[in-house]
Amino acid sequence: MLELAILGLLQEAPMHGYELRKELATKLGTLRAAISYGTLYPTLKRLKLAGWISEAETSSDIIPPMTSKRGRVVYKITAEGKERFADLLTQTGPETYDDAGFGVHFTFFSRTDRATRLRILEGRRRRVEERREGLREVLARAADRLDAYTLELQRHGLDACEREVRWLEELITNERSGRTPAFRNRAEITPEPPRPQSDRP
Amino acid sequence: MLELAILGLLQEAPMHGYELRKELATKLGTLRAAISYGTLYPTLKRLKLAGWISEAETSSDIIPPMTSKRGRVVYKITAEGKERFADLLTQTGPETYDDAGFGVHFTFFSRTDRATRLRILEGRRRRVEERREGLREVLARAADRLDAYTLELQRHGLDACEREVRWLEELITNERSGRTPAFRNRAEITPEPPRPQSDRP
DNA sequence: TTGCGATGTATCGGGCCGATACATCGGGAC
DNA sequence: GTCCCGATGTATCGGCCCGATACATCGCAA
Repeated sequence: MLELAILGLLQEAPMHGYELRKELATKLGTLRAAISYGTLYPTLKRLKLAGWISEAETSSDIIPPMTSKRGRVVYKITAEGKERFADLLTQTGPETYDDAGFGVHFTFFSRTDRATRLRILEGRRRRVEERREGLREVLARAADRLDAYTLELQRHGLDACEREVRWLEELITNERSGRTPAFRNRAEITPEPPRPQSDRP
Repeated sequence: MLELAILGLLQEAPMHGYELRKELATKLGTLRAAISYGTLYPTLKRLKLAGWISEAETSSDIIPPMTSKRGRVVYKITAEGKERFADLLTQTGPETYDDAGFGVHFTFFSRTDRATRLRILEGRRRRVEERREGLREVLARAADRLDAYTLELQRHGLDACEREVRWLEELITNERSGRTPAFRNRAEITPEPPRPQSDRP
């Protein structure tokens, strides 16, 4: 999943590790506080080895913000990397539907086609519904075996599931009717015009 | 965290791996679907090596449900294990406040004292509030940099944070006033009488 | 009788995390 | 002036946990 995230961010602009981590934190802020360096740097190495990314010239090229040339390593995505990104974004496996996988895919929804978006949204809905049913089962069947705290936790979990399913339903409906997800009218958000789809470059 | 969970369950009754996994799934259903065997069995081995648990006699001893004596390995908690459990339950570190850690601690709240419960609830609240503030920051500052889907994801995440904080506030209030958490009147749940506290046997 | 699903234990490779180490830079304290 | 701290930056290591896989038995149904 981190692979998909890195490829996605590098498609927007070349970056070095530290930057990547900060971008990851704001764009995928819903998922985790920040990615660990102990994951990030080995992954970058792996992606470079696989040929999906490569080091950009460290001269005074793309990134202005920092003044001097310390040991920064700026990465950019390769042509094969773009292909890989498109594949990862479109392919769906079981991991696509758990929290992390779904979050990353959702973040890059504007770079995919409507069919893929619907498939992923519906898969996620199925996943959350299963979890919800499991919790209902427990609350119905095993309620007398469990203490008050455990029950309260299960109820809170059930609540969250129901809420997410409703959210997903809304998104699915909107997706089917061809609308962009800026459907809640909130004052603080100026709705963006729908982006042109780039279907696998 | 799995260590705490296993110790907690074995304190209720001796069990073998397969059972442990099922119990884990129902009691901690909020956290994950089920624990993986690839984690469970090595952990059992580790706990046994550490002396927190030991193998129970495989004769026809404690567990009646299954009829015959296949290669089942039944574990029970040791005296040192009980001590270890109480320590783990009371000690709080940063991991105590992320999803998994908080969930496991919460599940065993009825086996701890009110002061510890309050400390953990407040720590978790602080954690979720931080996350919430982070999301608000992003939505306020970087909204124009992000596309509609990413924004929607962040809003959904923010929503979940706000909801959890409210839930925690409620729990904290109840805890302070000495009530048990069965405070929501829901028809399907018969409120249990508060359990007697066993403070570190 | 054949085979399938539940029960049951166990290992292996890999992803991700937290802790740690090391190094440079800018700015505020003194 | 200089000294130290916090932000920037790259990198490794041990450890937890997961999914895939292997292997074996039992009860039941086609």
